[in-house]
Amino acid sequence: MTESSAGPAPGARVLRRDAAENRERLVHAAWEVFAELGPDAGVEDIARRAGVGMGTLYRRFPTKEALVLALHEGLLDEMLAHTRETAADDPMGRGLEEFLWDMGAVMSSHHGCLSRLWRSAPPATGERRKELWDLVGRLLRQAQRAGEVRDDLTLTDVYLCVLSLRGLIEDTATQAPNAWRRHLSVALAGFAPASRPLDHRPVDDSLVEAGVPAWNR
Amino acid sequence: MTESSAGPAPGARVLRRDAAENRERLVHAAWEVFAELGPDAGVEDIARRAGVGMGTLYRRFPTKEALVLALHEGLLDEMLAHTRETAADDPMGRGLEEFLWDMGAVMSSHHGCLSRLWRSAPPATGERRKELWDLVGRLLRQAQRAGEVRDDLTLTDVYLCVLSLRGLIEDTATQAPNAWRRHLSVALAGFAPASRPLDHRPVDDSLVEAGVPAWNR
Amino acid sequence: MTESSAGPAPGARVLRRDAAENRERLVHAAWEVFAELGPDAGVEDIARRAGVGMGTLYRRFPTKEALVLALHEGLLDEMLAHTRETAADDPMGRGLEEFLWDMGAVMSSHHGCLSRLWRSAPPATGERRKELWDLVGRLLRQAQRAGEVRDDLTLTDVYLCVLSLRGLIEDTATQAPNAWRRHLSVALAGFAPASRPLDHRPVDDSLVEAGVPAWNR
Amino acid sequence: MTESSAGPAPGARVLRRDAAENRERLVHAAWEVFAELGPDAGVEDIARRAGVGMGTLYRRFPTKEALVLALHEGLLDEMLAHTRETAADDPMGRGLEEFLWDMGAVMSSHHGCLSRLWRSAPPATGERRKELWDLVGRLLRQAQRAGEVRDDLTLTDVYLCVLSLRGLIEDTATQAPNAWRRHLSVALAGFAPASRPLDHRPVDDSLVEAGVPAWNR
DNA sequence: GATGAATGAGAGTTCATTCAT
DNA sequence: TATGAATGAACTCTCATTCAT
Repeated sequence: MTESSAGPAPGARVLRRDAAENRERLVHAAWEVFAELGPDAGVEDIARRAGVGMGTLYRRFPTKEALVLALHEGLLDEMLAHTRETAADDPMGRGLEEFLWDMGAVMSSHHGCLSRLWRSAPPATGERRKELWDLVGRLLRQAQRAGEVRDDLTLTDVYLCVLSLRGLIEDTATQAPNAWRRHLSVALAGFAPASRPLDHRPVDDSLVEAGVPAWNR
Repeated sequence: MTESSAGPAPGARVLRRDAAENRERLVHAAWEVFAELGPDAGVEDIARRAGVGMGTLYRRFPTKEALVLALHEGLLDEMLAHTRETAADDPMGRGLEEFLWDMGAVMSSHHGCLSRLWRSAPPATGERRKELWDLVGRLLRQAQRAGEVRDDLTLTDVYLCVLSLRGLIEDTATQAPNAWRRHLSVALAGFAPASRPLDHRPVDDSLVEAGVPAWNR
Repeated sequence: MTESSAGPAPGARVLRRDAAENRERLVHAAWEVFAELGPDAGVEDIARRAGVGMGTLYRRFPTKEALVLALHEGLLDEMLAHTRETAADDPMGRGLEEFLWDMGAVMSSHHGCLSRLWRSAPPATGERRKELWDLVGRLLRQAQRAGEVRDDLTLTDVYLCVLSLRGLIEDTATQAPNAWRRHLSVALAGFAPASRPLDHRPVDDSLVEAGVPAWNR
Repeated sequence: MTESSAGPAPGARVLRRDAAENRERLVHAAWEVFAELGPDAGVEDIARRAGVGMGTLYRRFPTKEALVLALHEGLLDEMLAHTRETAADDPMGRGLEEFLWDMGAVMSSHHGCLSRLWRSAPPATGERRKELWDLVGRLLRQAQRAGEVRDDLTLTDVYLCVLSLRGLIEDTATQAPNAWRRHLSVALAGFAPASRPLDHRPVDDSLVEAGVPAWNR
């Protein structure tokens, strides 16, 4: 309203500052609420946690799905940022491994609704998604060139490894937040051209008996 | 009536033949419906698929949760049967690997609602669950004695491997039903005292772009 | 089937002895179950208590309502038996009072579902109902002639007294099984000729014939 | 409405005007629907009658039971208001009689679901319930001092009288709306000092505090 | 004739979404 | 614009009644 000069890129609507704040609050609240209440948490809880009314939530996100998508995009952004940085400077071919540790860390810091997020590629994320895996493809080739990983390893093998970490993190995050690191160690050993020692200490055996939390669908 | 020798398990009420049939139908329908519609599928769909009324479903299972629990137990039974057989004859220490391939196959044949099932151990399954992992512990020690897997491998590592397969299967079963085999190959390579070639052919790269189905929470 | 000779009154179907036993068991069980579980008790509980299957219940009573009606009739029979006896020998005009104590006792021994029973006169009970209140009318006139109760007392006043006992018994039977006796004492004191004039004009006698509305459980 | 001095009771959340209106409508509709359809009337009928959706009903009352409780409290409020007024000015000891006529009138104007309401004291009403019967106790003593009622009359006798009116009103309200007045006249005649001695010993006063059993609809 | 499993309409309740304030 | 009350379809579960065994 007040400012009409110095407009932003046309097409991308500008949000007034308070509106942008609300958006941010909602996204933050959504992560928290999903993490606490599980993937079936209701929108009302999210709005309350964000300290806004339902109307505000639905003004910012036309649909619950859209809010979840926003979380998805935030996650993808974070992953992409890490990966770009890694790919920008990978002289020794160690970048692939770094990438995997980063992905685990990012997902681990957002556990609780990963399952709700990682759905079939939403339109809006297509390009960044492609960029992400292109970068990973480069990292893979560099790693193979450097002899860090076996030659018959494919990009999909790396993807499957990330997917397997996702499920593992969802199942174990509350009880053993570092369990995924152990499994990644095993997988990296499997990636290596020759066997090597594991990088992480064993996880306590009591986990076997505990199972996963009830809402972990 | 005539033969009292091989009666049903004591304590387990005997069902009339038609009732038993309906129970079986319901369990079967539940697997199907959960697989198709996801873990939030409604009881009405399950009853319709089974060709019975709502009341029949609720006569057989006092709660939706009880039905899900029955699926859980069925899965556990299947896993346990395989594992017992494997553990009964494992002279060469290859049983651990066989176990993992079996677990993958069993979960794969019930994909679609694994996430809903694999909850923190329900009371009734406690003993069998314990037996299962005790057997796996034996398989692990035998494998280590035979030099098939590295010495620093723990039971939890095996458990994490199964969990990681679970998530992977849920995410990929409809699009690439064998993707989990590739990942298990990697993990087994990581288990080996020394690197070795992978056992399964690569999965098509198009999977990377496809993502996972919408209801896969 | 087997016996066709020595038939009973035509029109009234004869029940084989075991069938009659089942009928009796069901009625008895119904009283008990209603008393324990309240007027919304289910038919399944009644059948189980009676030790028969659902089919037997529905063979004996085409409807839950019919079973309730049978209880109703039993109650009416009991009341009528008492009243006939009282009316048959009432030289001193004390029969009216005796009648009221009897009604209280009968209802008290069947508390728990009185409300469900005492509905607007079901067809089958019309005649006996009429007989009952005709007898009470005689008792009332004899009591007035003997100077036991005030002259302005009407049959409906007596009916209202019974109705008020019914509600009271339902409300207090479990906690203070004799509370109704105290209230009846008060009402009888009010019936006495010596007591103060009544503040309200008599209610039309047609109420006695009408019964109470159907949903008045 | 313009004055802000007499705000709402602290602790009781303030409702937006439209919300408050809907709440009122729902309570009103509930009285009507219960009166017409009986105590087993469904929530849908109530919502429809109130002209609101199901969600609105459940936003205002978390449970059907809560709605019924609100009716209960409204009734208690009304009774208490009458009784306070009566007790505030009772020089001649006629207040007890006035109280009983008032109770009858209040219950009569809400007939149809009294049975569902008058359950064993819900927690929230405990204090007001106590206040009500404390006031009645005072009225009783004043009436006795003034020689208006017999000396052996107890508070529970008054309570039983109210209970008996409750049942009577439920049974006769639609057919003979004033029938309860006639019965009350009789009871009041029985309360009078001049009337004949009561035949039954007093009932323990604890009954007054206990209320009626829950399923006693 | 007796049994109890099967039925399905309808109950109370929830929740993503809309809209009056 | 922000609010939170209103909406109503859909959910899980119940129970009087029917019917195959």
